Amino acid sequence: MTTLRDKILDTATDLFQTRGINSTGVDTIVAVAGTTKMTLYKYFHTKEGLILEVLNKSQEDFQNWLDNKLTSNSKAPADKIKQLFDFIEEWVTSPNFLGMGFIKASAEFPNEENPIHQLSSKQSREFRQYISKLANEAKIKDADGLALQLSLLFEGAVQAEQMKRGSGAIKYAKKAAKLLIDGAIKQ
Amino acid sequence: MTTLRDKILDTATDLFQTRGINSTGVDTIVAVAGTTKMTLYKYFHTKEGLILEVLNKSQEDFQNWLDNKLTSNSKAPADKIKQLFDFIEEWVTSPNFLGMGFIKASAEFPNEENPIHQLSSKQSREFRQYISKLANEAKIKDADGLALQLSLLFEGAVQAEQMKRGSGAIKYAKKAAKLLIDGAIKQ
DNA sequence: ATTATACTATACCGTTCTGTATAGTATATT
DNA sequence: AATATACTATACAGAACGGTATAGTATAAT
Repeated sequence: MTTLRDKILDTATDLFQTRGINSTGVDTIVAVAGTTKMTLYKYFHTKEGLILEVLNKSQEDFQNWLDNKLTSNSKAPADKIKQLFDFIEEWVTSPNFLGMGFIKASAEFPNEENPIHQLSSKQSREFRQYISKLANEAKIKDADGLALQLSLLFEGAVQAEQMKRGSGAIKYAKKAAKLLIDGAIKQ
Repeated sequence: MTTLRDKILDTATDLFQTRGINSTGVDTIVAVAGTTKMTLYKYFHTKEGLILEVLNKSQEDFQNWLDNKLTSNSKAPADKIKQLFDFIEEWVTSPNFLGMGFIKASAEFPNEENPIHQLSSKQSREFRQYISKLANEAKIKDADGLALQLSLLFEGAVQAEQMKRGSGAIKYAKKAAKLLIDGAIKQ
């Protein structure tokens, strides 16, 4: 059973991704979610609070999905980082893919003082650290350096896919990632 | 002598980058530019028209700057593509850097039917084609493939820098680019 | 002297925005 | 029967939004 709170959260997530955050009013959110503003403001005290929760849940869902994929498919630590972009490709090419929350949010709120921008920045950093952990476990020397490069390829590919669905950019990101990973392992 | 039209264009460019496009009202633009709405609407018939002109001019300026740098510093075609990320680094780390227009615009207008999104997408494609031309002149076999990979690194690095100024991501993008270029030349 | 051009100043229109106030209903618990 | 919980319905406040209408000024060209 999904609570009304979850329904609002899911609706907002979808509308923010498809129409933009600033372009989506709370009136639209409650209309699509089939509830009223009173209920929305009971659970989320401000629109900013709702945005922050949407971002947190989206990132949590993505990270959990990816981590489950990696831990259930790979045995050796070195395999995990090699398979990383296979699952990223699966995610990006899925029909459900609507983009990466923190990438869009940081563009809509460019001021570094803004709480939404700060959360986006933090999520980007945490994802990079997650890749770094994978690289470390695979005994790669410059794990942080490789993780940064892979995250650039990742964010670039997501950006490309947000601009034009079915761009095929992820295929080339994968190739580049393989080259970078192989290069880092040999060192 | 700068006309009032240019003043409005420059002001809008700056405000869009620092505060976001949807978050910047026309009242703010004219107040900062030191003029009135009547004048703004004389030159730009709608806010959307102004946004499109801002994007076009920003991209033109960037492309011209980069092309001048490349043609005045490099003799051989193969040197051009190798120096590409040196100048991108110079651009990204400059104190004037406020981000890439089309990256932010595509995030604020995620709908692919939207004229602003379409222009952003076109500019991204044209920049990739520019890199592809450089790769072709350098006699690289899979010029399009390399260009796509380099553009992913570029957009990823710009994204990283937009999220956190002074991230240093461009240094690692440069290293990765070098590896990809060397790999593509050997083939 | 007249006319065109460029611009200012200000008030306004209709809409949409976030957020709240007020009143009422339906359901389950005690 | 009384009470708490969850929710709906609607109306509104106050500000900001994009865009326009009206009236007036300053300058230069004819």
